[in-house]
Amino acid sequence: MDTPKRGPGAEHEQRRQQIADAVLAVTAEHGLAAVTQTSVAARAGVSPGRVQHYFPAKRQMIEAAFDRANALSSARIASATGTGASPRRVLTTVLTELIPYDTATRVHMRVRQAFTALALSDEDIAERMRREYARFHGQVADLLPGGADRRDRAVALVALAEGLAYYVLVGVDSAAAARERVLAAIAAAHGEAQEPVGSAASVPRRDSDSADREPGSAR
Amino acid sequence: MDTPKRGPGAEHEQRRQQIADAVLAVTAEHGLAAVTQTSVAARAGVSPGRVQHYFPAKRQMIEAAFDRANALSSARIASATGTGASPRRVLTTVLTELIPYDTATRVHMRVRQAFTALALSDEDIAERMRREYARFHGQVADLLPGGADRRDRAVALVALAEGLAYYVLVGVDSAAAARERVLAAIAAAHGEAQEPVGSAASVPRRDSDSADREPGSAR
DNA sequence: CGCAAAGCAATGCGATCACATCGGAAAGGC
DNA sequence: GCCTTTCCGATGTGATCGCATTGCTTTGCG
Repeated sequence: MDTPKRGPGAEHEQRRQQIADAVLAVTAEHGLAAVTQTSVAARAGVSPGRVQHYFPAKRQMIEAAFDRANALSSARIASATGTGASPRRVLTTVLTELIPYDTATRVHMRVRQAFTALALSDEDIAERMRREYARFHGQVADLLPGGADRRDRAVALVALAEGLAYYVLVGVDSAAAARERVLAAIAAAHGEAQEPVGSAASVPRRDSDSADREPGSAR
Repeated sequence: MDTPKRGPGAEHEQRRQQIADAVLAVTAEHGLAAVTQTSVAARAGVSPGRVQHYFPAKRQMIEAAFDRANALSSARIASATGTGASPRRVLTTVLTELIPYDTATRVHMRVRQAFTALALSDEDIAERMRREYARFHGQVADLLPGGADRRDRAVALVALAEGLAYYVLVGVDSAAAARERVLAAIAAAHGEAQEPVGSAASVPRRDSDSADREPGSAR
């Protein structure tokens, strides 16, 4: 596009991205309230002046970080989709990645939560988030079998995974338990009847049920 | 207890509560970041000096508001439980109240979302929130039939409702659709098989499906 | 080679915030 | 009827933030 210039402006986009990543790091660690020119600069290892140079207004910095987070998220999904694995397996990977079980996923969901909070008082961010979710829900729906209600089942699945993800972040629920709940819901969304009594805590489906697994090939 | 003094200190608790309510109102409208001594004072219709008098530190103000929100939430649940309605009916009321469909529920969930975000960078709030959820999930579990996995189903149900609630707040999903999804999940948690194809978008139950209904007797 | 544009550090400025301080008013307890 | 305690409005203060401004350096282009 117009990125591959040389000379001044050559590394422009790369520098912006580095700063945006610092914004995400600060957000994940201390919340959006802790995002300032100085904190971001310190985190990125650059001078505050540089931060201001690339983002004359704080708002642009926040929006760039938001877009960056979405791009990272999309990349993760794309990498899971591109493996040629079965839709069911891809779906499992994508949804269990929403549950924070390691540093990367925890950072991801912390950022997501922070921006959701921001969206409640910032219509601009809310609008971007709506578009992002429209795409995401569509992608998940494409991974589901069955008829016209695929999107409905997709929305419910993702909402459940995210609700559980926030529980895990706060410590209300464990990552392992949340993961099992998501797996159970995936099974249910595939029309598999869950036995009404006495098993939901850990579905009998095997494959190393502990929580420190690396799902799929994503990452 | 020690509240019913007369003279100075008589209306102490009442004044604190009034200010805490103003904090909740500001939080719901503009987010926690907009909560300052002056904004809260303006909202409560009192002088900034009075706010500072009752809450010498901002932290105390936030905590009081958090506790107040929990108390209001508990009161709502208690009023739904106390009607003598069937557990299934109470459950439906409690869970659909999590979906923002009017001003009161929207304020409630906005506040809840804001404090969840705060909990991610404030271990104190997180600890209080864990206790709150332990209680809440237990109450919901008591409304469910069946065996040992009641709590698991309760956690999943509430997580789904909250995930959907955040969708509604941002505008990702409509209140009506979210409500239907919750109702479907309640049915599933009761062991009722959901038809696999072609109905989930709006379950055949309807009674004025617009968003301005007052469910149950809660309020 | 010179020159315009981009990069970027440094400093300044006005606004805002949390909190401290002060002072006077109101209201029982003694 | 003083006196201590509570109440609370007013004003001050130091810190921080977003952003403007300035000026020096770098870099490729004509």
